[in-house]
Amino acid sequence: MPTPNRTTNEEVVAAAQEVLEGAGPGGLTMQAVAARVGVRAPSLYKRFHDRDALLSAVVTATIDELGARLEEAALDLRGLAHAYRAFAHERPEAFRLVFTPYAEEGALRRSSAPVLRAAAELVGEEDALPAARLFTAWATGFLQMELAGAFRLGGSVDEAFDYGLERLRAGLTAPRG
Amino acid sequence: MPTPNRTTNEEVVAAAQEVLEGAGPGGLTMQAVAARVGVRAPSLYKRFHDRDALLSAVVTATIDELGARLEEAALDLRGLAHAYRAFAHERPEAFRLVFTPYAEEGALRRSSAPVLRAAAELVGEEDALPAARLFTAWATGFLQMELAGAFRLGGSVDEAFDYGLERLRAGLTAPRG
DNA sequence: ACCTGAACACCGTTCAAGT
DNA sequence: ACCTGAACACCGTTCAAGT
Repeated sequence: MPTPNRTTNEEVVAAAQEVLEGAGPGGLTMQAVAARVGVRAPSLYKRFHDRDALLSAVVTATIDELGARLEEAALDLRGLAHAYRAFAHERPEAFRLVFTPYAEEGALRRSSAPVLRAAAELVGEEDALPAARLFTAWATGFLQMELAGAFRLGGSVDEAFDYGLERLRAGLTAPRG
Repeated sequence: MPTPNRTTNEEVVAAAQEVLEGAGPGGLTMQAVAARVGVRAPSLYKRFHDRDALLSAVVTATIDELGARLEEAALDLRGLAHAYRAFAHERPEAFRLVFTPYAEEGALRRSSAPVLRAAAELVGEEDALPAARLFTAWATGFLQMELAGAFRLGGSVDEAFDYGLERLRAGLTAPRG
């Protein structure tokens, strides 16, 4: 007897994102996610092979949402940097997982498009890829450190972010040595 | 009847580091660590309050070892960058945990000394702190991305690293705008 | 004093049985 | 077809009992 689905993959991923943000990666259990969508844990295995696969889907969704934010906000590297930081502050737990082996290549490529575009605008097409990687690496590392509390040593974190952004822009536009 | 200790905190941390590198964070179980030092899991609770405390000790030891490497290798930012990257390649699992909430403030401060020194050399004392943060954020983010496989999109990773390092140095020494 | 077996709670995962 | 209770393996953690 066919019975209608009681939930969807999208709903499960959304529930998992909420659990993750509320309880951290350790609190992201199959039971907690299942309870939030109104089923029992074993039902989730019909949709995702195991917890790792669900986590991977969560990270992919997060990267796509980050990419959409960057597309909206973004014209130049300054706008991208602040949109990036705002996203990390809103969704710290999810952001922490973006650059882990859970991330899928396709999602990373999609979300890198606006950064590549802004980088090409600033340094030209030939250097757009390494320039985008410089920018993304800096922003990622800065936020990782900020979220980890690595900036307790003193000084203004906001100022360090703006300083980094301006020096980085200066380096990208400086004449080649 | 007093009995001699069958292991030491240092030995436990060293064992945990080996387990971590060999089996990843998921494989770092109290049983695996205990077996490696020749005791049973419950004995570890005499030395570390819980698994999180052991993980924190592992991260602290890792940061101190990284700091020692940087002290050896390091004169300028170029030397530091390559020492940093070599360490991340040798100990990827441990490196991934350096900028997480497991890291203790003291360890982070100790290991940042050589970077601060090199940054001061390049940009002067006043800007040494934000300059060091720019450098560390870039290197951290780059390696995080490299270890996560985020550079599968094409292009040479080595070249992107050198490009980033040179543009970053150029930005730090460029005249203020 | 330190160590351990036994026990408990909790989680991931499987699967036969329900509808 | 989808869902679930029951079961199993595994892990973190506690603690009374051993030496």
